[in-house]
Amino acid sequence: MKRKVTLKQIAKELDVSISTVSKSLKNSPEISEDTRLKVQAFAKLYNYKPNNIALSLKNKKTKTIGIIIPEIVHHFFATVISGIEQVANEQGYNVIVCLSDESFDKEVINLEMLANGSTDGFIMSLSKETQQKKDFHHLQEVINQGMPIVMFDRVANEILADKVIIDDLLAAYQAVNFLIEEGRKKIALITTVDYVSVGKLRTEGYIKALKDHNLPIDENIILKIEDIDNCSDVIEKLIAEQKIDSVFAVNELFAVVAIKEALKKGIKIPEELSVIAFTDGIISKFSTPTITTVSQNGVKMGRKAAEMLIERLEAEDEEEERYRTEVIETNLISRESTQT
Amino acid sequence: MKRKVTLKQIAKELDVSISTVSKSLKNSPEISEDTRLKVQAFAKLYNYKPNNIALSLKNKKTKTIGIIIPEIVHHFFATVISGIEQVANEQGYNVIVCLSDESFDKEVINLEMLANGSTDGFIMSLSKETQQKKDFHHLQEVINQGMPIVMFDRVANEILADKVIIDDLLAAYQAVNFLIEEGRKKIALITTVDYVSVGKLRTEGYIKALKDHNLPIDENIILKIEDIDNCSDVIEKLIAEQKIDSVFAVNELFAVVAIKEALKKGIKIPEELSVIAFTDGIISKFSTPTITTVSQNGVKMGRKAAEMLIERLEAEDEEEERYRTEVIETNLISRESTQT
DNA sequence: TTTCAACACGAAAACGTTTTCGGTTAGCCT
DNA sequence: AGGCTAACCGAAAACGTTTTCGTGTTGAAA
Repeated sequence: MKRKVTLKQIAKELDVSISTVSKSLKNSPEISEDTRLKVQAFAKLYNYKPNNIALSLKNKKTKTIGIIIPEIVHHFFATVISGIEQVANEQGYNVIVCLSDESFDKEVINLEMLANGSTDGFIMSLSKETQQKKDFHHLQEVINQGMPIVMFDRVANEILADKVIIDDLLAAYQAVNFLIEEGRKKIALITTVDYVSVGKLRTEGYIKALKDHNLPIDENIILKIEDIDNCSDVIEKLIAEQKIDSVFAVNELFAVVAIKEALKKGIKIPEELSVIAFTDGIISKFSTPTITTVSQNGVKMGRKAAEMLIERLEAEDEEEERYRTEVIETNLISRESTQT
Repeated sequence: MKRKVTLKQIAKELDVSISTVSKSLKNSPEISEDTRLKVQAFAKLYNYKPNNIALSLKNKKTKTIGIIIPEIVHHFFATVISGIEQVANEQGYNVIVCLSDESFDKEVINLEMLANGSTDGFIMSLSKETQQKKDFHHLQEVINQGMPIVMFDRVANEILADKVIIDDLLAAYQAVNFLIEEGRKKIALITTVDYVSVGKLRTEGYIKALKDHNLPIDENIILKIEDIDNCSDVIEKLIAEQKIDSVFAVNELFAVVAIKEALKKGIKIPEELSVIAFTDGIISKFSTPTITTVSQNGVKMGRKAAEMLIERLEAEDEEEERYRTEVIETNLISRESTQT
């Protein structure tokens, strides 16, 4: 087991100083060609690679981006990470991933953990609990210390920082419009509880679309679901008791459950019931029928977030405090669960 | 913007030495209660937190685990990361994730990058290209330097290291047995090319099951698919031309495509065609019909891998070179795509 | 009064780099 | 011979910790 070789060891072995070794490896003109080549040959032989930790300490830069997200077992977040990783990689950065598990406390712990030197900046999406408590002091503290944060998807208006979002309201509006233009009148909404920022915005888009077309807002066909695991009962009830002709769901899961319950009752999709879901993931592509969705393009969000963060990290001029909010466009992917 | 405070600054401010500050914060009995409390109060006021990088350099430990996987936009890998992160978190470790993107070169680069001090050890699953080339020198080199590696799922027999796998052969055998006991005679296999280790093992399990029941091996109903994106044509052809009564697919995707193609032709599932897939993911749970699968339990794999790695990292006795291969049990989850 | 222990604290090394600055040698010019 | 300039190299500081060892002061025991 040959441990990693250091400058000091090379210096000792070749009977020169550490500085000489360092300079030689950096092809400094200060060093004669003789010693330079000698050192380089030796370094190559022993496979010398500079120690990242030492470099980080010296440079006060880790070349590492911290990612904090609610969970990873969720296709959308996975795609965002993928996007972040792509540009991080291109620019010589590494990513260190922490999961808040939708818990405020874990989010705080992770953030503070990584803020003590481990990363140069953060890309994050808030946990549900954080959004509910509206407590963002941990973010503010990190920002005050001079670490840039880029927030995506679940962002906080209260925090001044760069952000990458989609226009949830508009996208929902367009999706519901699509259903209306298809001739649907009784459009059910299956959404989350209101403290989830994106859920709320999508609900607003739904309502706006109905209003703009003079359709009534019927609370009986608006479902706000808290517990995602046991949603099938309430959804089944909705379909059984209300004479709806279409469904707009704020995520794939709600949509696919609705479809399943409808099919059980012999309801034809899309003829009798048209379905659109938010978030274009695996499920929509492969369910039967395939589901028309609003595509969020997580990869693009991730790429954009990483670009913004790195740009800020590498800006010489520290004090340019103009925060940007980038809006990623969505598009409706038409599949079998709708008619037109 | 108040930058992070260091021991040195506290020392200067209170007019004591750095050592005194450090010892005070660690409640060393060497320091008088007076100064101890004074320092602690000051540190709390200024929210002092030790710098991780400096600690890493000093302790020669980063408390960080490197994860290198082919891709993250893949439910199985996401669950594994989730499992790793759980126990890492419990034990005070962070995880830094790199994606090889199924490329040998990227795998090498990432590994070497992180091996230079950034992490204490690795958990990884090989890229397809690496498995094809059978070139593992990068792994061997890292191991030789004294960094432990735990491999999971796509492992290399040529490398001596801890491993976490499932018994792919046995699980496939049992799945095919299930179909045979259901009364199926013409069981198609949809698998990957052979250099993917798990694909090969699952194929072997399939063949063994057929042989043990004296069923013929028919090359015409064994599909080895290279390009996962354009698999529907060949699968459609299989279903059209061969009179098969069941399908065993080595992943969810192949299974769901087969089901879709069968339904298009009016073939009833599971009555006329029974389907079992490897890898229990999102698709199987929500497709119509839901798919019977072999569950791999990625979370458990991840947890086990992390436990093994951390155990090795924290073993005082460095030279205990007994590598273990842990086999995670699988189980067949029976759903609507099979009859019994 | 001398001696010794206990107590409280500081200096310095170490981890592995990079970089500035200073120093030595040789050669060249006057 | 004296002085100057390159060319080449090394010492040391710096990043922020922890820890060992040393040192000075105090009080009490002899």
